[in-house]
Amino acid sequence: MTNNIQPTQGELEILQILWKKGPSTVREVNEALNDDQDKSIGYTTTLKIMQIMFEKALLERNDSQRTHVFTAKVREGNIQSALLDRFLNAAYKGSASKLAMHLLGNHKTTPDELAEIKALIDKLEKNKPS
Amino acid sequence: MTNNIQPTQGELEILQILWKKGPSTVREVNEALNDDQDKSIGYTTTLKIMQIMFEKALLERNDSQRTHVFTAKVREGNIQSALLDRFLNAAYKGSASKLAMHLLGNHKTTPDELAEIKALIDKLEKNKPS
DNA sequence: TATTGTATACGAAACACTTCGTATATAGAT
DNA sequence: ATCTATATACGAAGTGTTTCGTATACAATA
Repeated sequence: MTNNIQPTQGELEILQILWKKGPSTVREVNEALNDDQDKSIGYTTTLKIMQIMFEKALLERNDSQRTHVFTAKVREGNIQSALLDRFLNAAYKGSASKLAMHLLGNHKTTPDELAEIKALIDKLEKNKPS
Repeated sequence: MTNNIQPTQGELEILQILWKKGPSTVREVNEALNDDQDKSIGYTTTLKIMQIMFEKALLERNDSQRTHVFTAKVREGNIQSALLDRFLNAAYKGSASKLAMHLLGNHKTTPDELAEIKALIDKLEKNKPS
C-alpha cells in the first residue's frame, strides 16, 4: 500500500536525488541538495531527515560499511501518483480535467509532449467506447 | 502576485467551501467542514484558522454586523494554478507531460472531458506551429 | 598508541499548523 | 436591568518538520 505515504517537502527533495542518482551516501545527497539553487543545508540536517525516512521505510540502508549507503525504497511513479491523487482532491476536488486544462494552459509543453498526450487520449477513447 | 500564496491544507478546505458557497459566516463554514466525511472540528478551531487567513489576506471580512461574514479574497483558478506550479516542480521536477500521463492514466475521465482536453491540445498545436 | 578526519546517533530548539479552553462582548428575551 | 445564547479574541498546548550542536565511534596515519 503505497497510498498512505506522504513524504514531506524535504523528504521529497531527497527522494528526487536518490531516484536520479541511485544509491548514495548522506554526503552525496547533501552535496546534491546544496548544488541545487541557493540552498545551504547542513550535513547533519540531511542525515537526520534520511534517518527519519529510514524509520518511515522510505529508504533502505546498507550499513555493512562504515559509510552507510541509502536507496529509495519507494518507486518514483508510485509516489508521484499517490501525491497527485492527494493534490487532485485537495486543490481540484477531484476534477482531473480541470487540472489538465490548467496544466496544459499554463505550462509550455513541447509539440512532442502534446502529441504524446493526444496519443494517450486516443488510446483511452478506444478502450472505453462509452 | 498570487504566486507566493501557499494556503495550508486546512486553509484550502475553507477556501473550497467559500468558493462553492460564497460569503459565509464562521458557523456556516464550520458546519460545512463537519458535513464532509467523518471529521469533527470545533467551532473555535475554524474561527482561529479563518482569523489567520484574514491576517494573511486570504479572506475578506465584513464585520459591520456582530456576526462577521467572510469572503474568499483569492480566486479559485489563481490559487489552483499557483499550487499546481509548486506541485509540478516538487513532485515532477517540472515535467508537465509526465504529470499529464499519470493524471489521464490513473483517473477515470469521462469521454466528454477527454474530448475537451483534446480540443485544447489541438488549439495549442495550431497556435504554436513549431 | 595517539591524533586527526569523518561517520552516525542523539537530543533539543525553532518554526508553523492545528486544536481548543477560556475570556469577553453583545443582542435579544424576560 | 438581568439572564441566556452565541459571537469573536486571545493564548497556550499538541504535533510534525527542519535545523543543527554535540557526543560518540572508528579508520587511517603518523
